[in-house]
Amino acid sequence: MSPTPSPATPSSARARGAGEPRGATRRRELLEAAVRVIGRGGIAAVDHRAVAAEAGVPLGSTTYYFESKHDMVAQALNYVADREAERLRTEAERSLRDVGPEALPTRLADVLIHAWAGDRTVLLAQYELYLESARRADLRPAAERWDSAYRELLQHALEQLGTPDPGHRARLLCAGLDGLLLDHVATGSDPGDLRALVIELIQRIAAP
Amino acid sequence: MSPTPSPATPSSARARGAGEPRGATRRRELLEAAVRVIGRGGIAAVDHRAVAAEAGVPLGSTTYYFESKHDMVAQALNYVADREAERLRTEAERSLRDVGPEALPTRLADVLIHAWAGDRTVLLAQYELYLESARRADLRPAAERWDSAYRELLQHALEQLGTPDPGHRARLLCAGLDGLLLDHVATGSDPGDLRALVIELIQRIAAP
DNA sequence: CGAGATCGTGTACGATCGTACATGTACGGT
DNA sequence: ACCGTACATGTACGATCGTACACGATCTCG
Repeated sequence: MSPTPSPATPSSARARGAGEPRGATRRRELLEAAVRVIGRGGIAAVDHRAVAAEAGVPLGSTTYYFESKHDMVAQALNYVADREAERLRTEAERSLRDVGPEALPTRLADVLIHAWAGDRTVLLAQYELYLESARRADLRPAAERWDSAYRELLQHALEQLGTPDPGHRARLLCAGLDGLLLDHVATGSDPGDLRALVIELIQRIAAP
Repeated sequence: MSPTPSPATPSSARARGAGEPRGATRRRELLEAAVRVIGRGGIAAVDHRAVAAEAGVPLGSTTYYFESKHDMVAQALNYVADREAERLRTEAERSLRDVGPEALPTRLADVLIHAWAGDRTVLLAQYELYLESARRADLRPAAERWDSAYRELLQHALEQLGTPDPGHRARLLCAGLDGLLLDHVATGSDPGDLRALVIELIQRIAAP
């Protein structure tokens, strides 16, 4: 684009973890850009040029880091699934420890609401993952990892509440929360309403 | 393609409703083809040629009936939303009339399961609509019509069950069912399990 | 410091896509 | 029977897309 070649960004200028390969940061930036593109316009909006522009890197980088467009989308959805699952786990660990049964439903609701807060596009991207995993077998494991992070969190909470058959109840609750969140994301409903509905759902599913 | 011009299919050979415009059948065929394409490969898979091939009509037809690709997708999603809402309404009318409160939960579950049976791709297309309506304002009304068909059905059933605040409960139940269905569609879980979960959810949400 | 591996980028090309449009066909009203 | 209008389709073109690839830059290790 510019007449001067200019070595762009030397990777040494960017922070890098200990054992990480050299290109890890750039790869992450591309994956996060891809997630934003998916969230904003769906998988249909993904192409090499759009992701490159979103990440602020040249077009060639996308073909360097990803074997194909298919691979790029798959890696992006794997990435966001693992990131959110991890975030959910640590958040739950931090907030749900040593909470009595009477305060747990509202506390659990706050953990969830907090996990869902922030960028709405990430949520939309996650549902794209879910839908796409119904069609593409190579996306199924990522969807499953994300799902089981939720299930484990909910099952653990239900056990703390003394709910019978917590594994089964967790499945029911997880589906209910998914539906609530999907409705919220699609319609942009009031977050306060969402919180109240989440609390009510938890209490109804947890009831013996 | 073929050397002989051949007038293809004379529209007089196809069935046509009373007051319908001449091209209504062809338009419907294209919309149904578009829904199948969306269900099979997502909105990303939609292009004029794919839809035309799926419908078994020449490429030119797609530009005749739709102003643009955007318009084609929008009409397809509007079409499927209205078709399913209508189907749900008549099905409920037929099956839920004069059912006692003790048999209603299972009967309601069967109505839902029956509405969801058949082509899995239609379900996937509906969730694509939901997600896409979060991004495109012109799709919101269709999503809302589809949603309110469910809400009204559920509210009516909850009223029959004597549940307090049926409007609010219907919203909760609708979200829960959505989540259950989404999980089922994505993972391809056992339909028998789904039925049991639906019944249990209905009973828990309907409980006073 | 030198060599080989890895990272990074600009450009180009064939395939595909959205859409316009010229042309032909069938129908409905008079 | 005739004509205007809606229906129907084959083809073509410019734009966009996925991807290949040559080449330069930078890092790592001895």
